[in-house]
Amino acid sequence: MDGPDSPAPVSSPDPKTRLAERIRAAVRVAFPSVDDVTVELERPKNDEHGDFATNVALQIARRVGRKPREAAEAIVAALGGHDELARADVAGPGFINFTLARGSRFAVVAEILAKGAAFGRGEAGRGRRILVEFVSANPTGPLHVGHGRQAALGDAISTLLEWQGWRVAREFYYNDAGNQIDNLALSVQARIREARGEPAEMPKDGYHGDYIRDIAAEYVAAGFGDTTGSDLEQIRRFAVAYLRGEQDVDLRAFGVDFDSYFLESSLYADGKVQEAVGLLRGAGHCYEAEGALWLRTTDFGDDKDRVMRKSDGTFTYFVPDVAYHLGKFRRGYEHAVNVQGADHHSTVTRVRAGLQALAVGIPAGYPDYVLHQMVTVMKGGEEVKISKRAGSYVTVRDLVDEVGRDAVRYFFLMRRVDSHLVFDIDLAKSRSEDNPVYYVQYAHARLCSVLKEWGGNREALAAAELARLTSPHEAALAAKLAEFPELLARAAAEFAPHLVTYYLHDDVAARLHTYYNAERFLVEDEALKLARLALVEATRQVIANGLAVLGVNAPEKM
RNA sequence: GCGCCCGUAGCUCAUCCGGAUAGAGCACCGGCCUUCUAAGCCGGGGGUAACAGGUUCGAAUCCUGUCGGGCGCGCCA
Repeated sequence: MDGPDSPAPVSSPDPKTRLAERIRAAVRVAFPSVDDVTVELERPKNDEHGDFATNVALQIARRVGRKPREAAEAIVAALGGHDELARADVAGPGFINFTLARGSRFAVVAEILAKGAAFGRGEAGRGRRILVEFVSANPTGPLHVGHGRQAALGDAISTLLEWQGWRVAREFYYNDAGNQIDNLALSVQARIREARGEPAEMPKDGYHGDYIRDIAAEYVAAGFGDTTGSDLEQIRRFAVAYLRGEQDVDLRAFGVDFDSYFLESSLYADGKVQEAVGLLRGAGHCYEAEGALWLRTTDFGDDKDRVMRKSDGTFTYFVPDVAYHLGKFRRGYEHAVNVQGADHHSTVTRVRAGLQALAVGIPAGYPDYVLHQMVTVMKGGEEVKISKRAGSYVTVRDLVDEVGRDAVRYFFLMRRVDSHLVFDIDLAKSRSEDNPVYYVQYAHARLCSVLKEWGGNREALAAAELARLTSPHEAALAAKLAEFPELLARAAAEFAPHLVTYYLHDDVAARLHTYYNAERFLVEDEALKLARLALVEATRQVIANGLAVLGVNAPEKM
């Protein structure tokens, strides 16, 4: 993010940066004894408080022995004439509010028209590589709503990072080894035998969903020569491949593309698990007890030590997890983000502890985690219980089929990740005005319609006299458009796509609709019309860019 | 019992690295379509930000405690 301490080139076109620099200078003049204060410029929530505000006078008042408002007055006096300020007012307990001159305020419109689909991009990533792991569903069933939230989040976070100049890789990790896969194979086997009218028993941790019967039927139909279900290894391979294929279809329908799929089983095949064990033993954090091999993760902040190799000789999932993340680091990803459900939060400390125990120079906070709270699905006014065991299921495919991809994505991104998400299928399906995604998409469609009605060449807008814009609606809208780059920078830094949904809905679309209802754009006065259309096009572009970040379509008509 | 997250309008939720009068949508009441899309706009009612302390010029925001809810605490993943 652009901090107030970032060096500002004298020729910087950014009014905020220039303004902050001048305030710092004014503070030095007014209060020479204060040389270490941070001048923070914020965008006031209230439009009446101007374009920027600083609380610097409140911060230093005590140190300089003045009342906050007096200190503020002294700073304003020291600012002297300022070509890009229309006003600098002392307000409230001692804030200094700045209102930009019209020329500066609408300069952002020209900037947006010039940058187009690139407006809002930042440099924070500086071309560094980062791996975003998300969904990572086990191939033991269809993708459920929790995976849907992860898919929407992971993809949007990846795009946000790309917009900040990171080189992002999206990765899906399959836990295709271990007991659960055995249970899957046994469950399918039981359904095959059941279909043949033979006595069959589901494993006690078996999967009871209807999809298991589908797999069984497909398996028999595939005609491998094993129609009796005796070849368990072949069933296992078939079931995993089948479910991976199904998950793939779902993800495509959701519009998510992964750069890579990583299989847990490959860590065993390639000796990575053994290698990790060797490194951990070599680093001296392992011990044998009760017939098992343990890692002393308590040395690294865990609340208890963890078993690496069970007494039956197989490894716990913890070891391949460590091996996998070591691999991420070695593949050149010095930054990594894992998007997971909060029910996995106990693995965070564990994986990080394991990586530290390797003693190969992986940074302490590696990897970053985005843990989202659970998703509840409501239908017909009742909660739909999600249980693989019971076979009751709400899948990503159900949601996309019923509600549409755009609405599903937007709904999943609207809530803070820390917040429990209630997905009301009836509400989302209703396609009524209740649905906030339409509000934003509608704003975009309206603007497209205006531009189409005008019918002129968009290049002509570059010559618009923006000084013709005088309405308060226009000022408010332009001020919000100017915030877009910093909004995206913050959303990326905090892995918080929901900030973008609220920005588009409350800040941009709402102001646009108000403006639309208050003023006509296609007026007789050519110069005024052109200026308004320039603002229209700039607004349309920002909405389109914001929706693109969220992975939501920006329709030209609705 | 221990760890993480949450508690804000009737409902669903924003705001949270401390700032000005806590904001939206839904629901409710009243207005606005011969004019660029009324899936919209304008106005109105609705709040002890769970509770109690603390830090601060200033707390929904930070700290402590209590209560309530979710999730996790396996040689499952």
